[in-house]
Amino acid sequence: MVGSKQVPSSIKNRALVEKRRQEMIRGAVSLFRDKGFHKTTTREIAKASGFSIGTLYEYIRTKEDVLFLVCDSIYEQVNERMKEVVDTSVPDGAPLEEAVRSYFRLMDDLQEEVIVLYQEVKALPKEAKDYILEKEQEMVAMLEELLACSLPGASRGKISVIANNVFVEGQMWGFRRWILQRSFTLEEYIDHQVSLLLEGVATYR
Amino acid sequence: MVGSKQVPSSIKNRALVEKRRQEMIRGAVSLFRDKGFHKTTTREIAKASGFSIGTLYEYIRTKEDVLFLVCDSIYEQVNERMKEVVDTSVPDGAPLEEAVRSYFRLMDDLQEEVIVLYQEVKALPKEAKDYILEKEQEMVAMLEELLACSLPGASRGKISVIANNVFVEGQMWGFRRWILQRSFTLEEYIDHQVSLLLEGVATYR
Amino acid sequence: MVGSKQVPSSIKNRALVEKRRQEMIRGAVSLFRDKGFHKTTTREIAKASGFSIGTLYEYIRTKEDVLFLVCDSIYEQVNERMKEVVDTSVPDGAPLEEAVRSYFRLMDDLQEEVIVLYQEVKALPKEAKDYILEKEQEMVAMLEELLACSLPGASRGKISVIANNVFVEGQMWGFRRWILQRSFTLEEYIDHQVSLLLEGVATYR
Amino acid sequence: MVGSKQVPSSIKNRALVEKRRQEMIRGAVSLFRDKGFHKTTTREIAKASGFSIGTLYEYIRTKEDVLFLVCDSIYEQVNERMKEVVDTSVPDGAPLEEAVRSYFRLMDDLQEEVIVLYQEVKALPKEAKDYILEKEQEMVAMLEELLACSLPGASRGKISVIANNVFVEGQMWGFRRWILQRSFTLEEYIDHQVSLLLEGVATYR
DNA sequence: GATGAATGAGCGTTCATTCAT
DNA sequence: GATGAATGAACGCTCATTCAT
Repeated sequence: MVGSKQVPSSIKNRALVEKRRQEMIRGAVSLFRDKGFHKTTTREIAKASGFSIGTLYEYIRTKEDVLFLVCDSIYEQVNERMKEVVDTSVPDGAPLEEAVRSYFRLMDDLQEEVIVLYQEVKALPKEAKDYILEKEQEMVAMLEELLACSLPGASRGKISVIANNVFVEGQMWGFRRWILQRSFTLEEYIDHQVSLLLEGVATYR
Repeated sequence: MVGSKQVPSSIKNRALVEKRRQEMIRGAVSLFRDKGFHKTTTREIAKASGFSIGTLYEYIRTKEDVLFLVCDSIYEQVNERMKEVVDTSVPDGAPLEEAVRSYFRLMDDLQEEVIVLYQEVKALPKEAKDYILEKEQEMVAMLEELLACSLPGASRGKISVIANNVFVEGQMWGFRRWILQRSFTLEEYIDHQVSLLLEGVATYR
Repeated sequence: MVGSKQVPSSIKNRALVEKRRQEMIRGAVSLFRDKGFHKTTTREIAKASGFSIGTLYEYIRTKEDVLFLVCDSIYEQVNERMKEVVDTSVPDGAPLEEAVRSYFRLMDDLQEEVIVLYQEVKALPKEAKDYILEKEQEMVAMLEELLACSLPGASRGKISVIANNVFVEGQMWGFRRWILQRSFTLEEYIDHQVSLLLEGVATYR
Repeated sequence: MVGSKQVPSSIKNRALVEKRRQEMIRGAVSLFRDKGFHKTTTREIAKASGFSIGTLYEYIRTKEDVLFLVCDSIYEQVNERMKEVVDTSVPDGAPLEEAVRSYFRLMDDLQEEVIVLYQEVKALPKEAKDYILEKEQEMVAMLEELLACSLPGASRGKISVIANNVFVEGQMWGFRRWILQRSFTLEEYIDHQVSLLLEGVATYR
């Protein structure tokens, strides 16, 4: 149930709230990606969601609530799918490499959403922002756990930097798509990143 | 002369235009970093710049012009200082490592500006955005050139990915400061990144 | 049957209409006194009345109907109780003084309602307002009748002014309570008003 | 300078602020009297004041500020003119009667304003309301002072009740005009009230 | 060249009312 | 008879921009 704790609705039927919010999120994501949060009007969100402005406000309190719902939902998706990736990797002792490849493919899949997250989280009110950043930290923590298993010799600090690098390189495929996706297919990009992660530039010196 | 081509002014005295725009940029950068472009009003920009709203509009046409001027000026600074870094590295055959370290320190130094760039470029109108992204490409190209010299064995594709990685890792120190700068000093961060760049995780497996 | 003539309901069962409207009035009076008619929403009225917004609208046509019902009911109460006062005074030839004292006590008792009346009647649509003001006139007329009996020497004009004075002084105990009720008990206030009514300031000159 | 302390304006020119606010007050008073504060829109206020909605908001912060300005200005007028009345009465030892007559005439003169005051003060936000009620108290205090001089034999309590009576009877001429002004000329009304004040109903028993 | 008062399109939000279930 | 989700007109307010002085 997306954001039900943080964003109260005046509609009583919980299932309906869930349904309408999904519609709202779907509508809002494209708008936010295309025009950004600030240039998107609430009327546009309502229209894209398939209901009237009045109805929109039965399910949220403020425009920022829509942004929160969108961000929350994206992280929920990303976290869930990352959990699958990590869970099939860690116990199997499956190699680091495969997990990282899965993560990059996931970021490709959720590209649109990740871009929104990247560009608009900062527009959230303080408290909501903290909540979302906490969720982001969970994701980085998952990567750290994965790395810690595969790289027993690495310090916590090193692990942390690597996790942040991988995290951002995954997102980079989306937010720098205008340059990266012009030059590489997804698999080429992943091959490059994995080789750099494993060996650095040592091979080319 | 900042943005003089792209942003006409109704004032004839070029030196004055330059001076006023510098004041405007200085004022706007902090505002944009703190509240974002959209939540900053033109009156606030005028006030922070030390002149009236009427005067502000003698030196720009639209609010977006201010953003453009700010972004342009930041890239100008970054490019100029990167040029120094690269120029003292490439001809000397100075090692890759030192150049990269210099770049990271530069990103630390211009943190505030880089964050603005990162968060607000997307708010620029299409044409202006393209112009700015072009300048960004110049920067990445400088990194590529540097890397190409030091890593003669690497393919153009690999070079490009590495350049983008380094470019973003430098900015990451700023835009993920709430996590990175809590855990590392700048030099620790740089040490980690340089070691990962050179050797990857090979050492820890 | 409150306002049944003026305010049609879509519900057939008259007893039920009566019951629901009583609930509605009880709920609305406090709301109107605390926040005023305009700042009270129909949803709040429905909630305070113990039924849903849909049900509320089965018993009224517009929000103003609620105000009318409230005002009508208050006058009904006031008139009824004033009738008792007057009826026990006039035939008995009971002294003016006692009747006036009873009236003041009544105004104290119905304070909350009188305040609402005082502040919100003007928000009624023209026709409803006229209807209510007519009822108010009945009350003043009762006072006039009472006064006429006790003051045979007074002209109609004088009687009318006195009636209006007494009428408003009674309400004043409620609508200027923040000053009067801080300085006087009800009985002190009544004593003062009665002595002034009977002798004016003649005694103190 | 009306309400300059309580209601900030973004316009710097103080004289202009004063001028525009006078225009605004003049426009708003009729509107408020005719339709009430809540049914008057800010656009109507702007139009009645002779400027645009944007300009209106250069001189106030919220719609309630207009109401405050209106109430404040009315009390200012009333207080000032009452001061004249009292000042020419008290030192001269001029008789109570004449002062009261002057007060009634003043209330007739400022009828429109007094009605607004009477009906809309309650819509003011708490703090502003307290401020205005304080000013009202000053007025009542003036009446008390006047009465105390003329009625040395009366207790403080009695004086206070008389002052409140006279105060409200003066306003009553306005807010019950639909009945009183149909039956009496102003001077008739005053004659009745003065005689009642001085002698009560003693004469008619 | 500088100023700041004026403008009004457009935004986020509310809430009385309706009507399908 | 009762419910509550849906509607959209209308509100208060903001702010980029203009232009007379």
